[in-house]
Amino acid sequence: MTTAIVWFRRDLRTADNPALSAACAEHQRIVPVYIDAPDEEAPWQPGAASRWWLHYSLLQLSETLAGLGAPLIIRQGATLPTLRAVLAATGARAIYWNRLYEPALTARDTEIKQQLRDAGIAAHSFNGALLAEPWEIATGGGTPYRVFTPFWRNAGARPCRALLPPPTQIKAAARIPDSTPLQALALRPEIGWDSGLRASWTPGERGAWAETETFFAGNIARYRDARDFPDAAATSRLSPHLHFGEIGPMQLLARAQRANNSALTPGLSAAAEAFIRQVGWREFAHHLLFHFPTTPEQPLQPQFDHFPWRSRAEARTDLAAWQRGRTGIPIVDAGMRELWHTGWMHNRVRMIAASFMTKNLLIPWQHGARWFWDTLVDANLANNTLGWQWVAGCGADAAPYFRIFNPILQSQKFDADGAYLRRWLPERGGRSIAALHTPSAATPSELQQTAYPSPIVDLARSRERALTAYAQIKGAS
DNA sequence: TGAAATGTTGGGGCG
DNA sequence: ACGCCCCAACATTTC
Repeated sequence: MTTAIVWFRRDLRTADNPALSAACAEHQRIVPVYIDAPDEEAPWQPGAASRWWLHYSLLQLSETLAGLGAPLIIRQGATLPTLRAVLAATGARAIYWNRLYEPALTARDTEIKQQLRDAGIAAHSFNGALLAEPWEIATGGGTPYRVFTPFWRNAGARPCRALLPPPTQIKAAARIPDSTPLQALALRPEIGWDSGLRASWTPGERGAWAETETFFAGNIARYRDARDFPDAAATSRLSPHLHFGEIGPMQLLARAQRANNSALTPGLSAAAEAFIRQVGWREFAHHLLFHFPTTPEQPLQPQFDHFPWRSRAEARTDLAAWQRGRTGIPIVDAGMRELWHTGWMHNRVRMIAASFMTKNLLIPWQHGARWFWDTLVDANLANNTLGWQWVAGCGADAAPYFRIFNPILQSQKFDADGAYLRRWLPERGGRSIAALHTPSAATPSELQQTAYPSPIVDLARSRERALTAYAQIKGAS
């Protein structure tokens, strides 16, 4: 009887989990392990919202695995010695995991695999997170794609592999090693700011499928037309589930193809394609992060190294106002409050808020990326990096530098009836629709700390300032 | 997955 | 009838 470790990381599911399936196929006894080692992810340790999600996702995974027969072993501390200790305690000689693609983690995992193999341990890694491995997709010239459309023509056309069913039972190790209580990881906040998160989300594999089926039963039909409207609730809400691997892109692709074949849902084909195309952007983001590992900190386009951002000291109070949803620009503040309250922001509003921060406030995009990293339940290094570099205009396939959103026009266009603004800025609820969209000077009675602020920047003049700044680096390299 | 400035067109009022 | 002006409405250009 042989025993193997399955090292869970961000593949917190039992269905279509290649590492788990392979380990179960090749060994009789399984030791599922999760190791909390946030320092090894530096400088991108999971943020507060992300750790909140992780707590509940691990809770459910451990319940599921216990039900199948093998309890999840939770440990804290440096990964390699911890794995060695679990190997020694269980007599396991093999370990299985699904790959991660962040620079710090690929480096760590490569080192761990080498060390374990040198010690005679069979270490196997799998693709559980992407439709295609980043090194499998290249242009005709052999270089990584930098533009989405040709990338997706290539990566999106690959055949779908068969899904792997979840194990029906798992035999635990003869000697079950010690496990740290989940509470000891202190993933949840000490003070109870997480009520909004709890009201908004159900982490875990079951929650992921509930959200998926809700989406495919309803919103996907109007996804293409309605997903841009923040009050329409027409998005899939799957991003955090995807980040933690509670569901994988291959499963979503298969689910979309099944929906396509259903005669009960006319017109779904184009809708399903629009949705899977967004999964494609997630693929593209991971592809770019793998091939350009400095991009979480550095702009992909080198001329942006010399971009005249405002200094930290100059921007300090503006950054704080942006973070707290007190810029005086209604749609921006609504979005930032949605983020703070629910750990999530509608994608259209992410673009508006990010454009405002980088272009109207002229604050380096890295500060926005860091704030999103700490507050989003779907914080994902690849997606976050792509999104911020796209908005700032310094990334791959980025918005051109001169594309500066007018947050008032965006608000009028995408929240015409003001429902999203009313929901997140209740103190402005009494105004007419026109007044709702438009920033205004605070009235004398509004000058208290709690009232809605006057705009912290003039939109027209800051737009000109941004164009001047971008002109400085135009053509430079 | 923009916005603003500038250019063009065509209908209608009017002398 | 005709030219002229005004100005939406739309199209193109520029950032």
